[in-house]
Amino acid sequence: MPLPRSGPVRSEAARQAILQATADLLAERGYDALTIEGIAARAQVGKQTIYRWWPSKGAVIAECLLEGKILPGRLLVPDTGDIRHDLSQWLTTVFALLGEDQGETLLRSLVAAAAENADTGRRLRDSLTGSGSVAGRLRSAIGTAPNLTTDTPVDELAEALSGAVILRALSREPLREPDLVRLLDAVLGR
Amino acid sequence: MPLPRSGPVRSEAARQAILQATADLLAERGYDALTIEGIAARAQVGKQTIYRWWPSKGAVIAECLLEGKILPGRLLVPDTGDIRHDLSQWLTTVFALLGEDQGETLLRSLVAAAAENADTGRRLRDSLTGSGSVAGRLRSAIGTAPNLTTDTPVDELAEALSGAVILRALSREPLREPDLVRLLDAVLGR
Amino acid sequence: MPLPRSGPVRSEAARQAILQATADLLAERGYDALTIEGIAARAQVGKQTIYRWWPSKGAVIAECLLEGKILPGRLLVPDTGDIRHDLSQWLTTVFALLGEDQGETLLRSLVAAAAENADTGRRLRDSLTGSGSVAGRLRSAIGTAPNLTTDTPVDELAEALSGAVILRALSREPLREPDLVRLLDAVLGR
Amino acid sequence: MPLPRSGPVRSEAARQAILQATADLLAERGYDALTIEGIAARAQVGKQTIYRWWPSKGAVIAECLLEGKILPGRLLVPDTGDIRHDLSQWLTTVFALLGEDQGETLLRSLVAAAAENADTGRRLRDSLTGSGSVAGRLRSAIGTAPNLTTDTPVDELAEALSGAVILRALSREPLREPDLVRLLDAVLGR
DNA sequence: AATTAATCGAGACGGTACGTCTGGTCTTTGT
DNA sequence: ACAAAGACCAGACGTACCGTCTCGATTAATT
Repeated sequence: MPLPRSGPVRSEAARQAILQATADLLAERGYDALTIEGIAARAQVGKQTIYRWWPSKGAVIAECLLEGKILPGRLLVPDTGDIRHDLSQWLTTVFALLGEDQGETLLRSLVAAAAENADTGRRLRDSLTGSGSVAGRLRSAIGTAPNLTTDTPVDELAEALSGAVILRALSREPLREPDLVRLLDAVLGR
Repeated sequence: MPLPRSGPVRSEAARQAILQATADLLAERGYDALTIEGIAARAQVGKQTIYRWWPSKGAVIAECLLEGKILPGRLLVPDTGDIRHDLSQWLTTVFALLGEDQGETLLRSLVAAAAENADTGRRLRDSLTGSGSVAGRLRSAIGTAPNLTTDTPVDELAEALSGAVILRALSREPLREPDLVRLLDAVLGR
Repeated sequence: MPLPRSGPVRSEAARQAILQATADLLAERGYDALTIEGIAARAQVGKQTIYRWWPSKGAVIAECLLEGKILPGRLLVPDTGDIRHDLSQWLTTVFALLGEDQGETLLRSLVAAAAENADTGRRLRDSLTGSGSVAGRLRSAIGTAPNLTTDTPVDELAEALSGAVILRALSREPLREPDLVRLLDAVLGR
Repeated sequence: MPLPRSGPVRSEAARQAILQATADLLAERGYDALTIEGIAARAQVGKQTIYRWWPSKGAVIAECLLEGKILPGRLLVPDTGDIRHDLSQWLTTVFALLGEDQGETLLRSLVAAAAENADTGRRLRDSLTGSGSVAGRLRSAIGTAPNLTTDTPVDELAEALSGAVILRALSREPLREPDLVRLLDAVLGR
């Protein structure tokens, strides 16, 4: 039984303002330029209100990720029935996002955040390979492609695909059309 | 004992001391606790001596990587002729290293450094997938496994494998024996 | 005619707890370490209960002074008939109080409070020179000493004596026996 | 033999800027509105440069006092040969200063600073009663007034006079002409 | 009795300043 | 010329309090 408490409750408005400010600044300036003071100023919020509810800026980012404030719905893998086409589409989308001014920064910022904060790491992985994303799409495609049978390790497949994307982002090498095809060949077979 | 100095040429002793101190501190405390001041203090070196030769701490890490001060030789993929066994061995080694006290921190630190510094990113990719490592071993194995033919995209394969490792490290999920097998299944086929 | 009012009246228990907590903390930690939050916590009282009734911490201190919660009765000047002896006694008592662990802090805290709060300043002056204290004793001694005639400016005399005490306290110089005699000589003549 | 040291020496320009900014802000806004951040901003100086050389804002004020940045020369007691007239003049000047917009604040600010910082307390006392001021003037007047003989305790006399001034300032009561005469009567005799 | 309104303890809120730490630059002294 | 040492300006860190506001419970006087 929770202790009966009086007094004001947590302000949802402040919470939203903080998450939004964090997402915006992360996209605009990148992870290492992201400061608690900056978030507080942008969100019109006292610093203590951030420290009261989150232990670190990594934790704030993790919650942004959870709330979908950072990686939007366009990361969902489409489902046209043709798994190769769908993944190709997804990869194109992801790298188009990376190609944008802010997108370039964004994924690397997330990786940096994930490297420093365990929770962010787990959530980033979920966002990329989770049921609503690559792994889910692969699972639904079992049987539609010769290499995708019931005993195909789809989770690991998704992991490998997403990991390749991250490695590309870290090495700053663009993923061009032919590379994309080869990557799918490598992971799905030909 | 102070470093011996030898007039107006660049001091190799200072350079080595800086690289070693950086590598040590990175392994001991992690990327975000790594400071230029800390490096200078540990290396018994003036801060300016670091700023004179490197533009950022990311660049110092990149050079550490290049000099092999960080990722040691044990990351080389063994070559017994059995590519599946060799890669399994390599993955085991990498994750054993991650399991260690300092290793846990190390890869993530490298990823964090890579996320913030382009040069480090490229070098990290080279270290993992470069000719001396996974990609090279895969290339040399062409023909020895049914899925590895001359037109297999080995670079992308290596990328996917290494990427999966990074994603595991970021999500703090251990890579156990069965996962490992499934990952190889996913990438090499069965 | 008073405005018709409903609801509970001011809690005397809360008021007393606040004044007592203030006096205690002032003696224990000194003026600059005295905070409204500290008082509220010590008195088991909500902050608003303080802000509802007092405009500032200076005002709380002033009321403590008025209620005798801070400067106790031992500051009363004794009356043995011998004015010189009585004042000497009083000065000794005051400086003995300063010598104590908490007393050292106390007078300076009062001075600090007086410097920031007009009301406290006036009350401090009244406590030291007011009718129940030095000025009163001097007035009652008119005629018993050659320098104390009906046209002696006793208020100013009391002010000078008390002021000297404050200045000594501010300069952290102890008032030893010979100094004490000289001070009385200076003020009362010889 | 002092340790041989390399590196830059303390910047006198920064020191002067800090002292001047402190004195200005103290006169303009008063003691409790005086902040280290405010001083640093006004002096165009990093906060650390203040903390490197002074332990507290009280210590900065004490050094301002020592350098004459706060209490200017007009506090010197004039010397016309007539001690009563000179002291009357001095008291008038001091209270005129208190009557000014900034002066009102200044003495109380000094008292507040003195209450919190031992060094400031000692220096304030020296400024008021020291050899260059009231005590010195009294000493030089020995023999020119009936009450001022060689065995008059001039230091205590000066202390009583200055203390009375401080007490007046704390109680916010103006020192008018008749009070002034009575005060001198009380201290110098009639 | 039911209603009304002010009080109470508690504590979240937007802020300011604290004292510390680090970044990157610049200056001094020594080799 | 280069290296060490370290002072400089700048600004973020995480903490402590400020004074205001909000909450639910309690408590009198007014209906």
